[in-house]
Amino acid sequence: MSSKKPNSAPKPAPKPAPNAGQAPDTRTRILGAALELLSGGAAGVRMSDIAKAAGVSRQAVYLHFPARADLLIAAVRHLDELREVDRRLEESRQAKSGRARLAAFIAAWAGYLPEIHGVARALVAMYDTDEAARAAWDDRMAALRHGCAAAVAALASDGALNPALTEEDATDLLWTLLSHHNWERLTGDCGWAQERYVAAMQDLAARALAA
Amino acid sequence: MSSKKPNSAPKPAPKPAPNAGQAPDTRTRILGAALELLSGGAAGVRMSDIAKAAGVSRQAVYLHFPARADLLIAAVRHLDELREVDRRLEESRQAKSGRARLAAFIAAWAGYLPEIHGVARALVAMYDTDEAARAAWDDRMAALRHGCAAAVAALASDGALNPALTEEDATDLLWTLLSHHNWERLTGDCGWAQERYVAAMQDLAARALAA
DNA sequence: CGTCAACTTTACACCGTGTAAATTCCCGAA
DNA sequence: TTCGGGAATTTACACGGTGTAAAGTTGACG
Repeated sequence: MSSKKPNSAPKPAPKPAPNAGQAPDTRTRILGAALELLSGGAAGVRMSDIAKAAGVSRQAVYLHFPARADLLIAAVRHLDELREVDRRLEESRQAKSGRARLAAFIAAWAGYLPEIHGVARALVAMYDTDEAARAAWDDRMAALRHGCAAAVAALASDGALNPALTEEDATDLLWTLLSHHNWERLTGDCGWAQERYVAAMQDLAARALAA
Repeated sequence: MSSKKPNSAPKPAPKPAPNAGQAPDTRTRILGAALELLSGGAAGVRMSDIAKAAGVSRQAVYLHFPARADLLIAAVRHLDELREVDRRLEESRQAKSGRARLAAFIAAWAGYLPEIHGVARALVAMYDTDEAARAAWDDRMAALRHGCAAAVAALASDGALNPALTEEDATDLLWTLLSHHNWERLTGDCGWAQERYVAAMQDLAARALAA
């Protein structure tokens, strides 16, 4: 489900898009405003802030999203579409060797990280108070893990996997290395440039996982 | 500083310990109750829960700690004393070679992680809403970083540091690897046993940092 | 002209934190 | 023995943010 109260009616679906092709509809403006405010990882963004930024009343926001968590989740999805995340991750699968594929996957994911950083932070902050947020985040993490597993499998089928590791262990490690937290610490707290982060992670993953 | 409002009076200090040597005083009982409730990483622990667990009224808690953040911070310090964290970390400095020292430091820190896990989570959850919590956590992280830097320096003075890394870079990496988040993901989400976590981190750090 | 949907305004309930004050209880010193 | 005074207790309330509820406004389209 989605928000707090046991919402009997499951909501009649987003919208049949009665909007021709120009000015973004209210829902989209709200999502845009939320992304705008959260970009950069600002904390303490309230529903009223988002409403104001979208040029709409606070109540109007609740007309489109039953709860804050739902808005954040929709914002993540919205951003994914805008940035064609799936396509970019998919492309990383084209690499020929297992090692190249690992590097490409890391690069693709790393490119994604700074973009969702803001919303991700907000979503994670609700992780243990909101069931919907938890589920959405877990889902996302599961997707990342899938990518990791695929990269590890490619490595293994090349015979290039560190023999001390099972595929599962290697996946766990890679999945852990690529977490938002690690990205945030290195690029944020340590002040690393994005390229340095990418290079370091590629190197680290290769050292840890490759034979 | 401590809590929310600009507390004019800076608090007259904990207490001159009028208690001889038997039943723990209320303050200690509150800290104990908080640690108990938070151990295991439970979320959503309220002041009233802690008060109840300590067998005291909610208001009594505020008699001892001006705000939730201060209670959590005191709880962390209390736990540190109980568990002799400083001593354990200090011992890891005794190792002769740089590599041994790195391994010992990782083991010592790893032993600490599961113990403060619960309070740490609660404290981190307030990180961006409470200034005192932020400062306390940053402080803690700075201490960890110091340990990392020392281990890296030991490695370097053995000439065993990966030549592709400056000491600073190596410290950043080690600091990142040893984060609570990574521990939580591996032992929690991935279900790794503590020993496996320690071994994997020692191995990973050696691969990443050693020549 | 009517009506339907989107949006606004106003108001309120709920929760958890933190403040405030009056009251009880007990212990130790004059 | 009485008189503090400290430590709790109880009760009450302010605040901020989320979410609900309902009545009123506006504009497009039949």
